[in-house]
Amino acid sequence: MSTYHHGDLRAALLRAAGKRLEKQGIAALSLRGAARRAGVSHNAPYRHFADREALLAALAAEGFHLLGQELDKASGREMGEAYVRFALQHPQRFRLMFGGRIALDKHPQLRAAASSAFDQLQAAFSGYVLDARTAAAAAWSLVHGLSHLILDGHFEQRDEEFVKRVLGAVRFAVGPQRSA
Amino acid sequence: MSTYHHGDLRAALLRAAGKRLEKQGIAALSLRGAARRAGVSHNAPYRHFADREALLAALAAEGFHLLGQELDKASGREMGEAYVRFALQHPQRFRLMFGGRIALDKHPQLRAAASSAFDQLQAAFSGYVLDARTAAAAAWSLVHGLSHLILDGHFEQRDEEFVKRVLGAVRFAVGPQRSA
DNA sequence: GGTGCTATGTTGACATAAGCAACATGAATC
DNA sequence: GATTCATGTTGCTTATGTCAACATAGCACC
Repeated sequence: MSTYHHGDLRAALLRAAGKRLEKQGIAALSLRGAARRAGVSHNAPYRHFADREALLAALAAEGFHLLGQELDKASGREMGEAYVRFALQHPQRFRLMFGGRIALDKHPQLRAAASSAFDQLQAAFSGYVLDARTAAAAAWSLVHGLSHLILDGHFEQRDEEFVKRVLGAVRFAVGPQRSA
Repeated sequence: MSTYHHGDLRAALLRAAGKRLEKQGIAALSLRGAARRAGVSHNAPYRHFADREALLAALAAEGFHLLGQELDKASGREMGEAYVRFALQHPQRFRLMFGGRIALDKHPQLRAAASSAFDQLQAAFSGYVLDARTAAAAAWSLVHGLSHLILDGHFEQRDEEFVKRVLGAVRFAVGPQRSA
């Protein structure tokens, strides 16, 4: 019986690492640990991931796809709420995706996955404001910053009502504006 | 001649680590490296920092104080621009401060330093909008998210003009609002 | 001025991890 | 059936965090 070749090691590693990520955080992720949990030798992962960062990048890519799906379900203002909700429900994954640990330039798939999320936001603004691109950038910044600051514990509140209130406190200019 | 006792090792370690942080990023920070650069043995830092995270926390605290000073110089909308400018000028420091690597709960000084920045933002809104706290949270989220997304390379542009345009695309509600 | 306390550094050790090189296995192809 | 290639394994080197035991020196106190 061939226990020598695992069969689907890459997926097994991602599964193991994903679980670990959620429970223990990014710092607890290691290639060797994932290998142990998958029941293979400490160097087997290198056949599937160039280095540790490649594993992290793959996990982040999963996250971007998941986020994209969540955004797809929502529309308009709800999209912003969905973004924050995703961050709060997957804090470690979110940190991995946006923690600056992974160089986007080295992992083009990641950049693509990430910018597709932005595209969805932008589409929501098109035809609604003149400069959809700018408005979308502002909207993304708002929900992204809110997510991060809540995760980092910089606000007392972190319930959905608070999120709605903060997001509701903002209006996006319908056209080019001069600074006040 | 006492070369045995360094004299001001803590400061020397912070200086060495700070330099390293700016040039090489957070991942390149190590207690042993800092010790080497300060010319002491690999375990000397433990007399001044409980563990690696404590060193990071001290560096982050420096960052919060620096940010506070920058915000002090600005006012109103310029405060937002100053926030983003700080992030772009000190990318690694900013990531360290807000990267989720340091548990705020374990380092109360950090939380204090961070919330003082928020207080400054909030003060800028008081008397100007009804719910200053909410408006300030939204403003902080906006500038924070924008900083992060620019740093992570999610926007094509990253010049000051872009920042002004994005920040200028947002209006803060003057009173309690219902979601549209 | 000697004695001991305490803060600060040092040496040595252990565990864990990344990553390289050399080798083993087995499945697919000819 | 022999070969080739992807996939795992073993073993090694280097770097780091962290603990424990020891060294040094400044300082207080008598």
